[in-house]
Amino acid sequence: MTPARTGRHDREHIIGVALDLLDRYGLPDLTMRRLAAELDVQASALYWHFDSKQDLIAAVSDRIMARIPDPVDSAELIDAARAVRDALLAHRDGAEVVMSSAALRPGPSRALDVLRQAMPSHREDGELAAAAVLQFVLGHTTLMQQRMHGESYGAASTAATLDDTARDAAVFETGIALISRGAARATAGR
Amino acid sequence: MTPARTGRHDREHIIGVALDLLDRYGLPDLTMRRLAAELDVQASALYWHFDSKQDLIAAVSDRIMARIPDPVDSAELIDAARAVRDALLAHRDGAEVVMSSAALRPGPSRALDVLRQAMPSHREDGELAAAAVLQFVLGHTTLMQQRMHGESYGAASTAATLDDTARDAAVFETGIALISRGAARATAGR
DNA sequence: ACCTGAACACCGTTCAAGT
DNA sequence: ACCTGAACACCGTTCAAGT
Repeated sequence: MTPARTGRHDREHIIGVALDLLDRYGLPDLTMRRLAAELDVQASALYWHFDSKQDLIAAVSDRIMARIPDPVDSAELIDAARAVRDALLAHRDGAEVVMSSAALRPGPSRALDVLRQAMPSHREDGELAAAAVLQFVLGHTTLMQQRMHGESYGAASTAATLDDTARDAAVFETGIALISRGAARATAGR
Repeated sequence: MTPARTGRHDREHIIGVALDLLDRYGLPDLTMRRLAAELDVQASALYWHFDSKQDLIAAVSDRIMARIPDPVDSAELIDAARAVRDALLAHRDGAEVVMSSAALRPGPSRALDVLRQAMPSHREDGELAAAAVLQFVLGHTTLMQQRMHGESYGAASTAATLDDTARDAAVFETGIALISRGAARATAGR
């Protein structure tokens, strides 16, 4: 709103424009040169704000994850898992962005926090189980979004696309249901 | 062994060299130009054998998955999951290769077959559960290999690396254990 | 059938220099 | 403090032409 007095762009603004470009053109077309052009700036200018493209993508990843809503107290594991998935689905190629910078991050801690809080009452391996759920959600969503991207120039019919979407949802529910049952059983004892 | 009489290279041979390059330099450095140089050929020559780089990577992906051993009859779900993971870990960036071409494949059917066979006696949603397990394994392994790659130029100590490896194994076991328990419970009836 | 050579339209990144 | 301009060392892909 209030234009910055010093310089034309700051990190936060650039991240927002990058996210917009991501949604419009996808990760393969989110290049430093295109982003610079969108900002009416030379590509080299971006390197004053970010160390590298990896650094920029990691910042975009953090922004995507930051949007995960705080869980309500009574939240089940499946609610938390859906919240993470929805944050990834909110942006084109969101899962791939998060995955590609997960190496630099100590683990996308926002997502892990939310999942941990939803684990059945403090089972001792909640940390490990939360990481496993996150890995499932990331794998699931990456595959989904990869297919969405591929469909653009495929021969897939609209009917097939609808089937795929329904199947994706079923696979997600099945996966989380299995994990939840396993977790409940382990907690209930025996 | 017997050198081909016609032409210098065929698809199968090129895929092998690509896999070798993958192991030595990683996916980001597996370029058409480097692969061509390794084959003592111009980059454009590769386009007689493959439609595109995507096509080549998909073929490499198939080769990686083909190495999953046939499951023994008494195989548990965790055995099948380990077999898939090990096939991915057998090559640098293996999981990312498989993920990136999963959109073009009808689903990496070799991995799905093996997982399906290991599902508890024909539960009706075995198909969905197998897909869920595959997505977990892919997410897990991609994250692992991403971190391995990042460590090359990180400040991570060897001790930290050992800890990470142990933690990765624990997360994998926890994830599969949860899913197995959930599947067993659902099958046993309640 | 299989490959070369040259070109096209791009990349990420660095760095001196400007304001 | 923030950005330009030019350069470096690359990419994937196409296509006429060679053998």
